Amino acid sequence: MFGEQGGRNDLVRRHNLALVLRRVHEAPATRSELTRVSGLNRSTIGALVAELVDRGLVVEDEAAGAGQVGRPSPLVRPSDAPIAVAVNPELDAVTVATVRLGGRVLAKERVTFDAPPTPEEAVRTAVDTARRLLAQHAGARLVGAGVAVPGIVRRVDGLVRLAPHLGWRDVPIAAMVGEALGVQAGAANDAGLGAQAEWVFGAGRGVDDLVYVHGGASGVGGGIVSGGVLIGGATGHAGELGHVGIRRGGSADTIGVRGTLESEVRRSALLEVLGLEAADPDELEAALIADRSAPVRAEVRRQLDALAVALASVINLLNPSRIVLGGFLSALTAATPGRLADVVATRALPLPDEPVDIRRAELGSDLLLIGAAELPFTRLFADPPPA
Amino acid sequence: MFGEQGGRNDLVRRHNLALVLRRVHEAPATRSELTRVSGLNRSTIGALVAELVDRGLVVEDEAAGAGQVGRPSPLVRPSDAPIAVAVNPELDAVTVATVRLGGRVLAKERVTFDAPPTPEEAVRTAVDTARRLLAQHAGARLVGAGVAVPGIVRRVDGLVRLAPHLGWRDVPIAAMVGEALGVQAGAANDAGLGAQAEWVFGAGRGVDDLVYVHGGASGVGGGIVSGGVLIGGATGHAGELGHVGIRRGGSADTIGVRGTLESEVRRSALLEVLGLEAADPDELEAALIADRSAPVRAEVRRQLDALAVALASVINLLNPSRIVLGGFLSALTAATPGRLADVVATRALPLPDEPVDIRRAELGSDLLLIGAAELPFTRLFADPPPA
DNA sequence: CGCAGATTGTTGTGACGTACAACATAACCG
DNA sequence: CGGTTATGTTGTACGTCACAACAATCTGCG
Repeated sequence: MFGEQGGRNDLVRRHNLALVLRRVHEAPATRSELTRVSGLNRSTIGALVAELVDRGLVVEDEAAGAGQVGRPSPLVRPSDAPIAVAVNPELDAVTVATVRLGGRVLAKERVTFDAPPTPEEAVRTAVDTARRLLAQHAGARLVGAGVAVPGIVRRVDGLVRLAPHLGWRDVPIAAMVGEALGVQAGAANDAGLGAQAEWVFGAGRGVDDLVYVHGGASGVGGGIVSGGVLIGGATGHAGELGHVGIRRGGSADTIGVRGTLESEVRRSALLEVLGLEAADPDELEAALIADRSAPVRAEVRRQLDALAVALASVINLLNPSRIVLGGFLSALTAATPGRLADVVATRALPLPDEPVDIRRAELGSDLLLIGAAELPFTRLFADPPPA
Repeated sequence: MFGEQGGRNDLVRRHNLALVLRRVHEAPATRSELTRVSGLNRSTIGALVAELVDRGLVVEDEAAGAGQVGRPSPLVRPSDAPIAVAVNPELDAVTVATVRLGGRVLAKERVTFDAPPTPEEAVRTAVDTARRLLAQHAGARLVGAGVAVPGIVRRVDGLVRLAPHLGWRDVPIAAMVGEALGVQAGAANDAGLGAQAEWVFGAGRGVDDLVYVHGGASGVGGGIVSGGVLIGGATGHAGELGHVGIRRGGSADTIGVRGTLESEVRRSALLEVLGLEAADPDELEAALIADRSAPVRAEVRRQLDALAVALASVINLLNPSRIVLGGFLSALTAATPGRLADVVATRALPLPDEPVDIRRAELGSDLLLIGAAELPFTRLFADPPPA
């Protein structure tokens, strides 16, 4: 419970504060609900909430009791004051947002680039934009920053090992952003953060064993939650679903390996058969549903079958109770409902009950920003500051 | 740290007792070592150890101080009294053992069967043998039982969902063994327990992110440790590495799926090209090294390449720092050293440093029994009994 | 409209577990 | 053989939570 460390009494307090704060972050709750889920005494919950109010992290609304017998229990909501800065550098833009507890995106700004942004450009854009966005809100208290990077990131210190599409290699992006903003910052793989966002606020709510798969323009990635914990791996690179092998031969993926999920399931191939140059997620989905020509349907089936093989491997390996598909993979399943689940079923272990629940992602374009904000928020929970 | 539960003060005590007991179980340690690794105060460690001694779970040896300056610290070792019963039903036999804390197998007996044992036969054999083995040791205190089953087992209640080779389906083996022996019992997949054993006592010592792959006569299985926790999955079926997909087509594996690791990497195929009827692990390895004919080398290479594809998928998905190969997979790598790592390297994400460390299992034929004993021992740590 | 019942917040007391400091013990070292 | 160092031991202090008694506020009923 304290890892390898021995537990001290004050750590219990820290843990319980974090427990309450995280629960309120996931969704507002009454004090009586907090009492029930935590198993703690009413008086203890009262003291914990009072301390969190003192620290400016949560607020209590008097309004609650809807038709309940008994004394009404105040609703505990996250405070509006603590704000995290979320940054998402991409091939052609840097998106910056301010995010409140509860995953509420307050303001968002996308700065476009002609060439991929350098680390320095990304940091400058992040800091300039963040300062402007923060200035709009008087009571705001900056608690940290998080960066969602399309590449391989070491989670412990937020070092970008390799981001092929940005041309970054061994860039300490978290340290750079943190120093420039004067707060602690974290960084992680974008798909992993998407997984975390969908887990906490989206299609993976309340599930302890979840796999999220994201189909982006530059490849396929994902994140794994097992036993209620986001799987990081030895150096924080876990979740690279795009490089799961599914066949011999075939074309090469972004790292030059043949026959992986990412080499077979590609957004560009869908656009090509559809005869489209570019398309946002909704347009792509509409086009896939509208165009029922043989080449399009064949390509969709080919990609769905490839996805199914990879998912079956993941299911047999990790036994998740739910799989969430985001990005263009969501549109892919919409075109031919049921097929994916059917093919997965033929390749997964035949477990009588509880078939894996495959769902589409619920969070839209804010996904990565919400996920990036979870980095500083998680740190906040682990060590709630005095004031 | 207490999961979703709020932490009470007495849970801190339970946690610290478990921490010390588990540490001593993994390897004997002096009190000063326990103080260092736990971060607890000397006086607290003293009290914890004294309580564990009272409960008959550990003993203190006066002997210690080897050339150290200062007052010598007593060595804390697991007591010999607590004993777990380990059971491993197989196709043609039921193996039963008594195991002490520290993973020390005390006595082992293998009862052979002509036909696969029924659940009732397995339980009867387990109980009869266990009682006889226990009677040999006066001071023994039976603390629980664990069953390693070659099949899909739900860990929470030890229900065998499906064990194709035994012909078992939905058999509550843990409850049956527990009731017959009059103690709490657990059950889990054999390969998963092998993973746990290698993690705690074998080639995976001290590593927090580990994948164990076991090649048995009936197929390929495994277990995953991530972040210092054995991954169970939603219903405890995680770790079925044998059913990871590696190619299209090919032959079918034990559950009828084509192109999986288990369908390509088979012990029987090795025996066939070697012209052997049967072979124990050492004989198989010797034969593979001795026979350098073209058909044998081709088959070895074919299987190694298939294994490499599956391992690369697992590496990209889970980012382990070490992979441990057990069963005939260990012999397979011995025949052509280096090749497996080379092929894996071409398919895994190109991370500059820290290449995955692929090792052979260290625990021999006691592997599954040591793993099975971990089930009751883990329960013992979570809730140390009064006396 | 008022009262009974139910549920929850509030407050004060007690129990439990660890940290800390002072002292005791036992090795090594010159 | 005394000084140094590291560790075990003991008694006190502090922090956290559970518990019980009481207060507050809702629903439901006549």
